[in-house]
Amino acid sequence: MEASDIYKCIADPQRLRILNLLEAGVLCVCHLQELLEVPQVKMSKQLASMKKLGLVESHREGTWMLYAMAEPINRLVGVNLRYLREADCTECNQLQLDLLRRERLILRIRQTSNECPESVCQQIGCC
Amino acid sequence: MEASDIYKCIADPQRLRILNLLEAGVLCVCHLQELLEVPQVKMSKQLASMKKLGLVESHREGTWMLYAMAEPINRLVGVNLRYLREADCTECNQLQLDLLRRERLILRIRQTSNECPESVCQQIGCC
DNA sequence: TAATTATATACTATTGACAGTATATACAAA
DNA sequence: TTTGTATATACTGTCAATAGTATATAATTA
Repeated sequence: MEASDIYKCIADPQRLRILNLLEAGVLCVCHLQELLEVPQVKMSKQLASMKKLGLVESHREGTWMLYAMAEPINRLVGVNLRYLREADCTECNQLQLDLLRRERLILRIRQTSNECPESVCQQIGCC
Repeated sequence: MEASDIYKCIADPQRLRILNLLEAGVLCVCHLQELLEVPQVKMSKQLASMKKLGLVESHREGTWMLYAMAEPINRLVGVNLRYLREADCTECNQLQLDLLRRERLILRIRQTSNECPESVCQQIGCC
């Protein structure tokens, strides 16, 4: 996996946001959709491309697909996420905002029964 | 200038190599061409695109165009160059190699009279 | 078994980046 | 003023990435 492949990947703001969110913890496709407000098909394709690159992993829980950062996390991705989270630009602020929205989402899931199966909840950390 | 513009730029290995070289010091177009072994038109277009982005600057010395990193150097570019120069991948090794080739080029210019005008030499650091 | 939910894939059209060729410009030297 | 050198731009064709629509698959529930 070359550096240029990584850069092509994170050159798409939406893919960068996905990596930023997954670095904070596991999420299922539908919650990623909700957080980023993108159509299902687009999210699915972007996740597939990053899985192909080896940046993320997925596993099924019932009808749900949980996505997580592939371990060990790609160092170049890590370096850039760390930098961008601290930096000040439109995209950088969005990354910080996304992490806050993720917190709120998890709180909501915790309060809403049957929003996701229990095994999923454990991994997401909502229960 | 958004992060995604920077990533799109450095997602091209050749543009990354150019930035890597310019970060080490001023170079003229023809020497960049020689170091990277690319046709003139390609080099010229890539430099133009990076100038448009605000990453590099140029000024004319006679028939020569000297390119340099725009000051202050873009921080995201800096972070990535610093990381890649230390890392171990095909592209990273190339960056290190390029810097060595640059040293040798400058030595050669120093020994060859009239390879470039004196004012250029001063900036490149070859005399 | 049929219906529903969550997700993935196939297909198509469009767009943007890039390479290559040709030509233009800017300056220097004769 | 012509010639040469260094560099930039215009133009064109090609290819890869993307979005959107439709459909398929996989698991769950009724």
